[in-house]
Amino acid sequence: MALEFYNTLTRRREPFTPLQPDQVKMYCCGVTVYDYCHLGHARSYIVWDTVRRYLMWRGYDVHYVQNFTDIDDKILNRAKQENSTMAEVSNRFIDAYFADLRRLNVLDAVEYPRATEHIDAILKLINALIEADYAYPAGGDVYYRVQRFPSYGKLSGRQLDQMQAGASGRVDPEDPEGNRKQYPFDFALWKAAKPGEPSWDSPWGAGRPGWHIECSAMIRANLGETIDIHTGGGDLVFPHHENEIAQSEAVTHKSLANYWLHNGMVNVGGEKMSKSLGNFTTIRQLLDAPNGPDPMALRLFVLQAHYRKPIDFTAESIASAQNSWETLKEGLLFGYRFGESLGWTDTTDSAFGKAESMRIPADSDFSDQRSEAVQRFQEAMDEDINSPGALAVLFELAKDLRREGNIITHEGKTTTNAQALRQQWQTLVVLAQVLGLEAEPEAESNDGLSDDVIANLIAQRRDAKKAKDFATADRIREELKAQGIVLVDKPGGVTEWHRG
RNA sequence: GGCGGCAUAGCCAAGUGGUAAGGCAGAGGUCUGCAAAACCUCCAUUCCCCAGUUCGAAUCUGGGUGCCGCCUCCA
Repeated sequence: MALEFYNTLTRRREPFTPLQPDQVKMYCCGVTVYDYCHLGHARSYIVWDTVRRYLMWRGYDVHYVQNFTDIDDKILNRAKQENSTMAEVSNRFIDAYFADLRRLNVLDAVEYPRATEHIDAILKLINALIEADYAYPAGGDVYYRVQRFPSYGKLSGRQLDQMQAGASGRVDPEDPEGNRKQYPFDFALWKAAKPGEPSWDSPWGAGRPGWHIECSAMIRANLGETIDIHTGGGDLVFPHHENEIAQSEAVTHKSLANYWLHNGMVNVGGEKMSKSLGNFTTIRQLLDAPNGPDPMALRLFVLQAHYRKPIDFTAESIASAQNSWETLKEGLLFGYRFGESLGWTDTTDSAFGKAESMRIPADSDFSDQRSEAVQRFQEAMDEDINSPGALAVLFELAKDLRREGNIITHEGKTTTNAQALRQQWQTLVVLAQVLGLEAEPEAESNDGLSDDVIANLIAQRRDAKKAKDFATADRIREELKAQGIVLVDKPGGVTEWHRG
């Protein structure tokens, strides 16, 4: 079986072959840190984290790099508004980025290069572009000459003569930048500093880098001239990634990235969630709202759609994802709740339930029954990360385990083989972790009602039932339920209970 | 005007030639004082429309319709 990715560059699905057999160089375009991350960002980073995790499970050593854009007009504006500094604003939102994305179980990148820390590399690259005549200084700025780069437009599939300058409606005709450009689609590599703005010295005067150049410079510095996978939101294809290619390849004469992967947008009411439309919900707003979803439910919401398709964010879809997560979680917690009663001997080991301790290698021989699920999972993920298909496998495992757990809860035992259940549970835990879905076993809470109190209340309820005082009986059930105690009436007037 | 994408049940969503995965929601049954929980069962003759290719099409071709993204803020 071969892993395939849909490559924006070729507009085809292609088998994945890294530059070096066991290693993957992966770069993900990160955020401009002037505000909290919204659900669009969440989707993007969850998706690329999942690709990374899958590659790791497939046996690759993944060198995953993601940048922070910490120089930008928006950061400057925010700093001005708050009477603060650019560095203070960007550091604050970088901290927020980590806080939010770690909640979603997004793994930390190997490196997080920042534009402000790579000014030398940026200046060097701009110099090389000027020397090769791909760029020209103009009034303190430096612009890239797009017409000089023959394959400009190859990623986004457009041709310069067919593009409509200003079609996005965002270009300010009064902006003097337009007059300094030799051609409307030339873009800034270096911007002259306005008075009072943070700036760096350069051969063209004090200024700061343009948006696109940092990625070219930092990829080269951190990963080399050619990388395996470059990812980002679909809205970055043009101009950002197109410009990265133009900047890098003009100098290196080598392909910047072999595989370009782009994720679909998060929509609200059919429209893209974005800062400019003001229709965004931040990650923390959603998760911290009263009755907000579990972070894992948000992750599930994202992974239940294929990464390239748009997804609509609605209260209903989040609620549905939350319920789905409850189902999956019950399967994931099966071993913690029932392992002991099934006679598993290692439930108190520190490694118990940790996916690392029960690795199932990809490309197993798929001979035993457990491997059928692994195989289907891998087949789905191999096809351009078909996470919805992979989740179907997890749900089948989880629902099965949930049923077994309920049988144990209600009957006290199950007829299913304990080792078979063990394998099924392991499979679920391991595969779920490949998708970044993990459930923490609840800590034994001592602050609830004691067993004695519960037994006493159950006895009271039994007496009330005998006296046909059902109002009292139901009130006791409700009170216990409010404490997280669920009562199960058995034939013969026996009442059992369990937490949760 | 250009480039690209999408359209599958009440909702979400897989499925690129062989007879519709999965999730959410829902229905019936068993059980029950009623309920809850649990367990069992059911839930698209059909994939936006029309025409064509084929033994066979949700999947391929042509033509429509609708929606979305990008065309120098953007994940």
